[in-house]
Amino acid sequence: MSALTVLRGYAQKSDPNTLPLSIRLTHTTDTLTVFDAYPKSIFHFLVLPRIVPPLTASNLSNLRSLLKCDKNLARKVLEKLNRDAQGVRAMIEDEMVKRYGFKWGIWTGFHAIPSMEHLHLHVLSNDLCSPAMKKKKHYNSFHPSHGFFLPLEDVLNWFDAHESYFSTQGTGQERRFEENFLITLQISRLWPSQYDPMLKEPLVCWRCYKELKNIPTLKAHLQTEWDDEAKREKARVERKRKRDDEVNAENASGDTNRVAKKRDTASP
DNA sequence: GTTCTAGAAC
DNA sequence: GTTCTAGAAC
Repeated sequence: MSALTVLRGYAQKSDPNTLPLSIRLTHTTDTLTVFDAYPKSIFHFLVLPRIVPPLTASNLSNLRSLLKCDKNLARKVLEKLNRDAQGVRAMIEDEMVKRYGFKWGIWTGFHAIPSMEHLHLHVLSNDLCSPAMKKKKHYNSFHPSHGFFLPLEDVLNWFDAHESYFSTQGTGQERRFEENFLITLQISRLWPSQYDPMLKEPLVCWRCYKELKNIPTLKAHLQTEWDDEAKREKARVERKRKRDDEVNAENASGDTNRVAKKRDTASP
């Protein structure tokens, strides 16, 4: 199987349990979550819709092909991906705490122009620190302000028709048109010419907007950004632990004192 | 999607 | 001379 169609092969499996655990994280009746083979962050998974009737491989080829399906069918697929991505994020957060002692951001979204066949939802931690992050287009494809990365939440919002003259006053036909308007608009925009230039943007840190000259300096910068966050967050966790310890100690040993104090203040 | 590598950039 | 990128090939 070619590297470009490997995901479709996974999504076609009638029994995902036959996939090794080096590839598969979890699955449900609707989705299958795999480890990204070339993770661009410390945590990076792909949530795939499984190919089960009435869905076909060509419906699920990419976001464009899915949006061309029946609107409600497409929305259901995205909502199932959303539901199962929540579970994946919870697993990532558990692992963050276990391995690193703190939690940090997780992004959930699609590439506007994917390079592999079969719709895949990226769920990745926002450190962007990984040996597989090697090229400008890798970085820019996840940059939250370039627009190439489409957060799932935004895509789901495309389904909510906006208020307008037509949706409130129009005929039935006009209303149906209006309901599909945003989706149709997005399908028309999901072409490479719209998105390819975003991958060629200069290398700008998504946190502090500093521009970096090349990939090696960007990677070093991202590493210090994440190291700084780790330091801050671990200190925060430690402060909270101390506060909790103090409260616990007070509750365990100081109850009588507090009761006594309370009595003191209550009755003059 | 990655690997390989020529030639640009330093 | 070495580092880095970008395009062809897979």
